[in-house]
Amino acid sequence: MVDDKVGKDGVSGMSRGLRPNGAGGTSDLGDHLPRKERERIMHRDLILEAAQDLLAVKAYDQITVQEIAAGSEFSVGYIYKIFDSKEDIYVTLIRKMGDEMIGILETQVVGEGPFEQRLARLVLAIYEWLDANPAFTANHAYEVHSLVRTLPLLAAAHLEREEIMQGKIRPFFEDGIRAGVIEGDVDLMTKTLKALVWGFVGEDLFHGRQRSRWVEYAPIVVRAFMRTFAPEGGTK
Amino acid sequence: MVDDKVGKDGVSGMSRGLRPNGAGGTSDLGDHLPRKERERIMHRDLILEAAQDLLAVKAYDQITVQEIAAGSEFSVGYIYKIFDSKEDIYVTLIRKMGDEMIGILETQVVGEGPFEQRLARLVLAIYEWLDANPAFTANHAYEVHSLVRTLPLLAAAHLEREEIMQGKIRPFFEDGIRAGVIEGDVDLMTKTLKALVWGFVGEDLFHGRQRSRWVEYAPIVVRAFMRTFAPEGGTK
Amino acid sequence: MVDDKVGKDGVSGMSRGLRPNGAGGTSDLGDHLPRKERERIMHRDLILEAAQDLLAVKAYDQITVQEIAAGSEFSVGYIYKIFDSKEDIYVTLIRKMGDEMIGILETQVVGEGPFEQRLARLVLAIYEWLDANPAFTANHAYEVHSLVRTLPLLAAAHLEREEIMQGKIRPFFEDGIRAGVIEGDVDLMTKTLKALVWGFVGEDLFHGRQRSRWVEYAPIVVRAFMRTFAPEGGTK
Amino acid sequence: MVDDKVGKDGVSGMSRGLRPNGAGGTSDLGDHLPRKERERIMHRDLILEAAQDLLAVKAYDQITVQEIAAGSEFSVGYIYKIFDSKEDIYVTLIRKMGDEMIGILETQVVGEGPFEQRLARLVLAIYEWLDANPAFTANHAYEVHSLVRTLPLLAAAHLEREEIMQGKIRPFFEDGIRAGVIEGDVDLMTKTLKALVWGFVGEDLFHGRQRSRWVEYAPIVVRAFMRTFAPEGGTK
DNA sequence: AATGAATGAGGTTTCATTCAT
DNA sequence: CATGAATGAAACCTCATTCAT
Repeated sequence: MVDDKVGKDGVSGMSRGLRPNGAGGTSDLGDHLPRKERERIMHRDLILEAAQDLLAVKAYDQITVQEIAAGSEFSVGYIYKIFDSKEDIYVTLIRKMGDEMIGILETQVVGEGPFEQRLARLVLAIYEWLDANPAFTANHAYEVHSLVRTLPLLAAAHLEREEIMQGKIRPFFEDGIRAGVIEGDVDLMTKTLKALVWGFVGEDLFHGRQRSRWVEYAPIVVRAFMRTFAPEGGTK
Repeated sequence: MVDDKVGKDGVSGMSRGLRPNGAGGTSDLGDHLPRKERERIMHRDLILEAAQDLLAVKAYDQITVQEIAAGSEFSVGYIYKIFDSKEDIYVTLIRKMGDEMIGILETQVVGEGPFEQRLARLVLAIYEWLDANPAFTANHAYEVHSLVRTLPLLAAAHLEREEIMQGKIRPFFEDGIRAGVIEGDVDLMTKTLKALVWGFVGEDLFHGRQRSRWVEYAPIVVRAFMRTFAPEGGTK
Repeated sequence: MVDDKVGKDGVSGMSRGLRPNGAGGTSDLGDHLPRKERERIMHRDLILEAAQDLLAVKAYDQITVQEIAAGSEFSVGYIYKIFDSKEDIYVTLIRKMGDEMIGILETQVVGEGPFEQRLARLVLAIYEWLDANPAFTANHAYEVHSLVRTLPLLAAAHLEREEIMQGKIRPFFEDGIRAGVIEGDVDLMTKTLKALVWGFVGEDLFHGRQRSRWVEYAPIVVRAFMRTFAPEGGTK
Repeated sequence: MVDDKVGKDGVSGMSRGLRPNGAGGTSDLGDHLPRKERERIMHRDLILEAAQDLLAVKAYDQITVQEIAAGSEFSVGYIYKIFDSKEDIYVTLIRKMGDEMIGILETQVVGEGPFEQRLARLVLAIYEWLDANPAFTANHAYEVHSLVRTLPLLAAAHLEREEIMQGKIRPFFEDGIRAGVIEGDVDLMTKTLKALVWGFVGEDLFHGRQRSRWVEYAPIVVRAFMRTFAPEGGTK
């Protein structure tokens, strides 16, 4: 039904790639930088990775910069050479992950085929990426929204990405409406989709069972969405 | 359509009442305690309230006991006479709010009438209560789940209440299945309902616009739920 | 050899009596006080007793007034009605015990018989009293001297009693010199006797074996003292 | 009479040397450590020294880490980088001083010559060392034994050293017995010697007169000891 | 470039003391 | 007379950040 290959290789791969060689993320657009610069970016990514691994386990405020230093095998001083502050590390991480997610939207939303199929592809791609980045997902599902209230830089970065994503998804829903397979307010659709996608993530995280892959929720999300916004006297 | 009175008076009122006179919460069962005891409970509630107001604005780790003291107009020392630790304050708060929410479930779920109507009543009651307790809602929507990983007492208290709630809602869904208006896995239904209810809360919190009341999302949640689990060859 | 009865009943009994009825100590000279006054003294002694029991187990600074209150079954407030401060409790205790010890000296030192016999009686009486008051002994052996440096009231009270004791024992040693059974500097004799008596107490306290009664060290102390100060060409 | 040089240069010098250049203590075995490491040890010793100076003046519980920081001219945070806790500072100090004292025993006890001469040398060396470390002596004479009851790490460290010292001194006394110049129970001898040595220290500390050097008590201690344990029908 | 020693403000918690009842 | 709720200064300890090497 859905072209898995595209989702996996085209998108999730970016993050999986992050671990071994740090080539992933937003940083690898325009590759031919001076070696020094490339190394710096590699180091930055290793630090982000260490931070992310810690965020999978404890809250932002409970993580110390010394722990991030230990995890990344760099010194505290070097971390402060690359990042302005602890908040900056976190913001950079959120920004990076947000960009990856935007990448997914861009790739999936422009696809061909009937609306429901495209939606299914999109949801699947998102869940695959979330599954591939459990550390980030675990934290993001909850804590970003809490921290946003006191970390202004984080708030700005997060809001910016949220708006980009809404901008991408809006025309997609309008396609669906034009095709007559869904109807209703586009804003509400966005909210509903987000609520569904993250709602399932949260649930499973909390109960911490030997994590069933979130991908399994993809069909139910698609179904719930399609039915909720199905036209009243639906042709279906 | 929905019986507002029941929701408001029977349940939500408890918390709203807390603010002015401290008579609310789980503590007002059995009123004729010695005066000292009653005062202590009043003070406890005032402290909890101060904590809650702060949680509406910042994360748990960014709140200091000094601030709670200032907010409640008690001294730091007195707070430690009443609570064992900062964590204890938070746990008590979560426990108290959890109990209120369980109260809503108990009241709403046993009602009369067709399943969809009862569901509508339940969702409405929940949103009304959340609307009445924005400070708690703002925090709970996100941070509890994050903190649960490092505060063991919180984890225990939260899990306990989650399980009670699931125990209450399960027979309710089974009623709906028996009546033939929904079909599917009961666990999945629980997850889906939670995802929807909290999903909308989170969204609006984050964008912090002059808060549209969450109650407005009640119909869309009910609709999404009913359609998602509508029987395949539904009579509807 | 030594008249045990005198030592026990005449002196140690004061402290042992303290426990059940609080009639002991320095306070019972002049008995026919108004009832209120007598009660107050009884209460004071109960508080001192609680303090002493705690001092047997932890250092002065590690004991809280609330613990003393709990131990004596009075309220914190009442303790502050009777004593000016935590230091005052301690000072009063030291004063009381010091007075009891002075009482022993007074009683023993004036006795009849050859010098060595009187010394033996004295040492035995002291050890019996220490044995009867292990809580005080345990603490006094070490901590008083440490606290004296920062608690000026304590320093004054302690020094005062030390001087009284030296005043009592001096003529006793002079008797011995006059009788020709010891020779040397009286000050040095005082120091040596004190060093011996308390030295053994300290040792056994620290090693905390199922406390052999200190009384057992009496003969060795007497022997050490007599031999140390025996006249060079001794007739003995 | 007694070989001062050995005592002074071989042992006491270590501590006296500590003050000016930090080269003293247990730390200077094996000098060619990396510079960072050497600095750390120097700093550690400076902190210990500051702690010791404070202990000469007030009780352990009345000393704050801030004061130690001020005294050593390091920050509080740095102190906690080097020591685990306030207790750890104290324990390290006791351990260090205990090791120095053991060093004295080792050096003195193995000497040549008749028993009484060796004893005199030992006592003199100890008093010289105590005289050279008045801050430590002032505290150790009393407070260690009190704190041992509530600081478990201290108790362990102290007991360990006490046992080592007993192990060293025992064969020394056995030598004396074999030579026929003393007789009696070796345990009692150990206790008596300790009581005498520390008894004089305590006395003088308390009265705080313009400190007569403790060394002056060495002859009287030796004399008291020898006479106390002299064989009954002594050849002497 | 990279380190990690060093800082000190600030957090949680304790406890001697007061005072209204 | 007696209580114990209430206070707040101060203790121990942590950690984001800096800077000399």
